[in-house]
Amino acid sequence: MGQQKLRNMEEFAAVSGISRPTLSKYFNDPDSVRRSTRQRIEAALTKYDYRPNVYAVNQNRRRTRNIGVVVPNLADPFFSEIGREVELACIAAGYSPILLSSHGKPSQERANLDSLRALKPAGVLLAAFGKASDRDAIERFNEDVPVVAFDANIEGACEAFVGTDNFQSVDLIVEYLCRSGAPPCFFEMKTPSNPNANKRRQAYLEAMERHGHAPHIHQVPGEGWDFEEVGMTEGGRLISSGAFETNTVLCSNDRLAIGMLSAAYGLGVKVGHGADCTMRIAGQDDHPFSRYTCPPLTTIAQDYAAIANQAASTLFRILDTETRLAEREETLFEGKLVMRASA
Amino acid sequence: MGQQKLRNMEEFAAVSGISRPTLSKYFNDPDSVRRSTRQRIEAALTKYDYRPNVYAVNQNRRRTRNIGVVVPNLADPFFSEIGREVELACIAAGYSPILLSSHGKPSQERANLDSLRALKPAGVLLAAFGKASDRDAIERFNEDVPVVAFDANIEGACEAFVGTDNFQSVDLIVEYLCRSGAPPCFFEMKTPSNPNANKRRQAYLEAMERHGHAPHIHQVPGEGWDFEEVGMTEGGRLISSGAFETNTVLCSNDRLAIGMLSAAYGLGVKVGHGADCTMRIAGQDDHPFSRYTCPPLTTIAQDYAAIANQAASTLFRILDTETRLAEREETLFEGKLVMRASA
DNA sequence: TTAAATAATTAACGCGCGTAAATTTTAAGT
DNA sequence: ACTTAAAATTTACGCGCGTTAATTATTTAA
Repeated sequence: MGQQKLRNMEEFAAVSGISRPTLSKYFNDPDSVRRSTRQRIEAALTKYDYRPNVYAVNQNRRRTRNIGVVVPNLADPFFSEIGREVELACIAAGYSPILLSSHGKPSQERANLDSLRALKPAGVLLAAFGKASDRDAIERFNEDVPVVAFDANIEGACEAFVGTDNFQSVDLIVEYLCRSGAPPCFFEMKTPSNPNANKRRQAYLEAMERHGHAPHIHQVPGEGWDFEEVGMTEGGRLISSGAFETNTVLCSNDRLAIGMLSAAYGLGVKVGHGADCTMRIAGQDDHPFSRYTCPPLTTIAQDYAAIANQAASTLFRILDTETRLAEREETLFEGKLVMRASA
Repeated sequence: MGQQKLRNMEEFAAVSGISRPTLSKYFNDPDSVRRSTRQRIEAALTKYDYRPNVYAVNQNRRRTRNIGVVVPNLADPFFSEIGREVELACIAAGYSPILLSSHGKPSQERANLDSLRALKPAGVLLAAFGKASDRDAIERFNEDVPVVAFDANIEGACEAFVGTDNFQSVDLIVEYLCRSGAPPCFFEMKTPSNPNANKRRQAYLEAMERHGHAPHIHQVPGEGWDFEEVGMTEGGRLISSGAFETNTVLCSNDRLAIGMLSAAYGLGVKVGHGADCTMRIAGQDDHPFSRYTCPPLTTIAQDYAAIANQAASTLFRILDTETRLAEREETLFEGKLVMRASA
């Protein structure tokens, strides 16, 4: 058993009988030393419990092994899940993820990039706000530290983007809704900052045209991040005023749908595809709570894990080669239809 | 405008005309230098945009100004909200919070404390698992770094605990339920790792006795963190089998209640206090999603902000005085009844 | 104005580790 | 056994900043 705490690598070198430069090599990359030495070091490690000083290490390395992960709002389970997936991918690759939430405020997104700059991360995985983001700040940041965007595309900015194919997934659910009942109206917030929202509206228009139906888009006021609240109040208003042209509503995202379902319930409107139901509501994202709504929400599932892993591995590729991508890459994953009771 | 990037404090000293030790003092505590020098420094700062190297700073300081914040699961909006409050309190006090989630796994809690050790934080704010936590590890950690527990009490461990008064809040909702209808049955998981769950059960028993009713506790199997799932499957089973002795159920927490509400809906059981309702369901915590359930969930709200601020300020007090508390402190905040439609 | 108190400067060391160059040891191949 | 390539060791410097002691400058009080 190792006793007194070892204060530095020097002392660990003394007790382990291995020179400090060799130890330094080992901690930077265990495979860079001969197997026999590696074993001796690891044996000593179990015996003496020494760990290099993080701050001293990072001061001297040209690049740290930190990776910044920035998401718009950790209070949204969608982002906490995808953030988690990204974290896991970083850890698996031997990096230390630093997860930062922008708490729904674009100004915080800038602040987060600023904080990250001080931490000299090797790279950054960024789920940005979109229009509300400070595009210049992101581009400037990307000049110093490679940034891979995920979930929200910042056209042209960042080294790469990984997200969901909104056109494919909207088409998928529109087709399902048309086939199984009335063609859907589209429900969204008037000024969506998220770029996916705009893609989805566009995709809805195209899909409806393709299927030969007239599109009906309902945009409601509402700022900020309280989607459920907007879905409930504004969605409820639309329902009770009979504003929807058909009995089917496709919401721009699940959180709006969750609020709208709550409103429908309060209004005594039965939602679902059963004979006794008067309207259908569908969402997009497969939010973690969507399976527990009343009724459970039919939606399009994004492939969280695939997006997270692809974004991470793209960044690792940049870091490993130490060269920026020859050209910007975009990877889109397909959404999957999740049929539940609401539509 | 300052041009070429300043590489270190030396260079900033040169261009700003202020000696490096004075700059060092300033960055450690702006108030430690004369007002006139402070103004000169700040003028130079706006001009030259220099920031001390985080790693070099932290290597040399005996204590960093980092504060570790550990919560059991960021995917749970309850913890992401209270974690956010704690973060804000740290920032306001000039510390840098480092938020870590244990992702529902007690082993990760240990791992998080381990990671934190490497970051040499000034203090730690810990929302632990409870029984599943590694009590020894926490106590050992607390020897090196002051830890203040919040949300979940680890009896005797840590410098202080800040949480909700479960006895007061359970009594409050039990009284409300009894007064407004049938006395409640109690619904929980069989092996709750969270210490609040045990307190709540105990509080339920006492409250029922105080109000002269026979208690009915229903414990269901289920592991892990998927409370909604357990609430839905097991809660649904109990409802459909008519296992509840009264028409009113008090759930150990909101997430169980959310699942149970979903199950009730699926079973066609109308929940609420209306004339056409057959059962009432209540929860505890005022989960962010509870206002959007069908029907909206009657529950007990914890005072997130008060708990977070009290926990943080207790820690700051320890850090400022550089002395551990003479004796362990416990602060409990009262819960508030949130009456919605479900009970 | 002067003495005393306060603040800033200069000079220098140390923190723990990365890293490079020169040297010695070890392992592999003949 | 001997040659060679590979790996480890020794020695030494530098990173950017905290910090201290001795000195000088500035402010405040008298």
